[in-house]
Order: sequence, then C-alpha cells, then structure tokens
Amino acid sequence: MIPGKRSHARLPVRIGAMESSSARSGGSTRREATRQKLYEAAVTLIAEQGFSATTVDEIAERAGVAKGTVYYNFASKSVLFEELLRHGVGLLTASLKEAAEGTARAGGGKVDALDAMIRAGLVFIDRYPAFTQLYVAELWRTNRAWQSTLMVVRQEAVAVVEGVLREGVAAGEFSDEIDVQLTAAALVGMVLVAALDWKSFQPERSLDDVHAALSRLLQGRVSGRV
Amino acid sequence: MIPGKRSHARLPVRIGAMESSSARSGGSTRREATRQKLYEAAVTLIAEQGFSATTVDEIAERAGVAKGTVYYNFASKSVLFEELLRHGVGLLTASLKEAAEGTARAGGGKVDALDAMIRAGLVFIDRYPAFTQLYVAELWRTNRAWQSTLMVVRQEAVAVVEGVLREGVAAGEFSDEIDVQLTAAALVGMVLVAALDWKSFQPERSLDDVHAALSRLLQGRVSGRV
DNA sequence: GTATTTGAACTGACTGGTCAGTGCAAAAAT
DNA sequence: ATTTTTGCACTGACCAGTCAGTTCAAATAC
Repeated sequence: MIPGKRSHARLPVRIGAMESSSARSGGSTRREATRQKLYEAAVTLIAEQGFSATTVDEIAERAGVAKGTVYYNFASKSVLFEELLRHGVGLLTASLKEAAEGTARAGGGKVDALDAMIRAGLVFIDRYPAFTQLYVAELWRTNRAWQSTLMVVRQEAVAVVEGVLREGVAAGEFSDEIDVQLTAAALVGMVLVAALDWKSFQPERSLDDVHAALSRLLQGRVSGRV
Repeated sequence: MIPGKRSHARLPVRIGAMESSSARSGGSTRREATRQKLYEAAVTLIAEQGFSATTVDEIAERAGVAKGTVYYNFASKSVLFEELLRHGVGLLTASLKEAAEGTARAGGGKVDALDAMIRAGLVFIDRYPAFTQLYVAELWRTNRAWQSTLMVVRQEAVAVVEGVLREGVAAGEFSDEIDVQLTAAALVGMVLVAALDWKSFQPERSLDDVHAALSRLLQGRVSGRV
C-alpha cells in the first residue's frame, strides 16, 4: 500500500461550496455534502437513462459512496428522486423571480421582464442541462409515484411566468386578449426546447447568440423584415 | 375418452373477423393487425410509465395477446419501441408536409404555411397524445439503444419546419437575420409544450382556441395591444 | 364437397439474471 | 459520545427472453 494513496481514495474533497451557506441550520454539514454528491450523481444518470433504468448501485458508485449511505440519507430511490426534483426546481424558480424583479428595479417594462426570464432560463439550462432533461422527460408522465410532487413544482415555475404576463396585461403592456396560461406554457416550451436543442446539437454556440434568436421570436420580429 | 368432448376443445370458433379486411397485400393481414394492437398497447403504457418501467407482460396483456406473440412479432422490447417511434413520427411528418403544401397550393405565404403546420401539430397531438408524450420524454436522453433512430426521426420532422423557414427567408418574407435551426426548434417547442399543457391541464378547451393563442404568439401580437 | 396437410401465427409455463431494499458490525468523523 | 459512513452478504420480487407445443385457415388431395 503506497502511503498517502488509499485504494478507495477517501479525500475530504470540497466539491460544491456548501460549508459557508447557512452553516448549521437543521442538519450537519457533512450529511448535506453527501446528499449533494448523491443529487449530482443521480441527476446525470437519470437524465441519461431514465429513473427505472438507473440502479441505486450506480448512483452510489458515481457519488463515491456506499450503497448503505444512500439509504441512510434517503428513505428510498423514489424519495431521493423527489427531493432532487424539489431541489432543482427551487433553484430555477428563485432564478426566474430574481430576473423579473431585477428588471422591475431597473425600471424596465414587462417585455424586459420576459426577456430577462428567458435569459435566466437559458443560464439555468446551461448550468444544469441534465436536470432540465430529466425534468422534461418526467413532466407529462402519469401514474408515477412522484406525480404530485412534479405537479406542485411545475406550477411554482410556470406561475412566475404567468404572473409577469398578467401584470403586463393589467398594465396595458400586453394585449388583454392573450391567453395567459397557454402563452406561459408556450413561452416555457420555446425556451426549453430551443435550449435543449442548443445543448444537444450545437453546443458551441454562445448563450448570447441563442438568447438573441429567442428574443427576436418573442418580439415578433420574425415575419416581416426588420 | 368421452365422445364429443376433447381435452383441448378444438372448435372452429370465429374469433376475430379478419377475413374480409384487405385480403392479401404484402404481409398477412392477421400479423399486421396484431402488430397494430401491440403498438397501441405499448404507446400508452410507455407514455405513462416510461420504457423501462413498462413490462412486456403488461403490453401483451393490454393488447390481449400472449407474451410469446410479442416476441414472434418483434425481436425484442427495444425493437418494438423503435418501430413504434418510426411509425409515429412517420405519421407526423407526413401530416406536416401536407399542411405546408396545402397552403402553398392555396397561394398562401410562408406565414400561412407555419400557421398550418402549427395546426397540423396540434391535430396530431390531439389524436396521439400518448405518442407525443413518449416522444418528448425520450428525445433528449443519451445512452439509450434507440438513440440513433430517434435522431434520424427527429431530423425528419424538424427539417420540414426548417425548410419552410428557409424558403420564407429566401422569398423575403422572413427577416434574413433569423436563425433557422434555433427558430425551428423554438417553434416546435412552443407547440409541443403548449399542446401537452392543454391536454394535461385544460383538456376541455377546443383546438381552435389553442390554435388561436399560438397564432397570436407566432405573429408577435402579444406585446402591444392590437 | 370432404379430408388431410402445411406453415405461419400464437400460447404460456419456465429460466436465469437483475435489482431494490435490508441488516449489521466495524470504522471514521465530528 | 454520538452521528455518519462503510462494506458486504443476503433476500425476495420481478422481468426479458425462450421454447416446446397448440391453433387455425388456406392449399392440396381425394
């Protein structure tokens, strides 16, 4: 055995930067770190293969953790997945809200808010492509254990977009004939699919580039030369 | 042995009523009918639960067929799924092409073609919601057996939209600054997500209604009162 | 027309492997 | 001293795929 080198290298590596964030507030930091590792391992595996095709052994292995640890931290495979969903969508909605509020503080209109949210969406997908992939894949399924969780969490995110649209209508900035719910869904779809396409098929393009293309579409500058 | 009573009763019972339907044309009609039943059973089950969570036994049971029959007709579970994908996307692309050509014959412009394709997409999703669901769920996965099939099949569908956009740019009907590939993806996403939302959360609405909302978005009649 | 043959289509019990989840004693971290 | 993690053997359910045997309708023979 080479000194300083262990077979299953057990280095206390700092992966994220969790330690300073809300130090002490419920659970120990070590536990939080393991959970984070498990999330990261699970999200990519499940995005690639789907929930059922991904085994707990794989998740544990990729996280560099024993199988027992998975069950020490989560009641079951589905619970791990559900908490992962909640965690991820939490990040997204926070980011969307911040984007909308940012433009409001800067005195921008609702179109600016929508545009900022499109960018926030792109940034999110750029940072967490696997999560996005997985989310899309599960969203419209029925008969699954985490169905209700997914519902709640979806609503949180879409509600932010709907809110901005509604405010825009109230302020007279958008036509009052628009269908808020459907338009919100369509906008989300636009960003989602374009971004996944970007990441999958032309990853070399810059975020600004993609953002510009979507902005143009949003502002109806497609038909008719500018 | 009791006369008139055999252990495995061999009565010439009429089960289906296949005999008159298109007698002979390529493969046997019976076989084709079973395959169709299997497609239908598989598409809903896989849409609901995902590929891995759906068992061959379930598919067979829902199709009203023995498990062996599945393997008589398809080499494996994945092959059944791949052929199902090809079959479904074939229907979609045909429908999109027809929509675009229809407006061309009627002397409409490319905006009309896009609008007609949006409608065709909605009609398709209205008729085959399960297939759409399943398609979306699998499209951005990686590391799966049918990955390449999915790629080919996706390109066929998106190419139709891209084609119309390109023609529109060439004809000066669309700004030549649009990004064809990204815009096509965004449009597909818009329709896809809005339609799935419609089917999942407000199924009572009419197709015309949904189509109107998307048309408005396409033509940039969202920002600014009309 | 009736009997027999043929081959494609179908059946369902069975097999071999996989995997979620358990149990627990020892080790490590805090 | 307590919490957390490890390592690993084990179980029981579940499931893809197989295969020897069965059904049936059309073709051929009588």
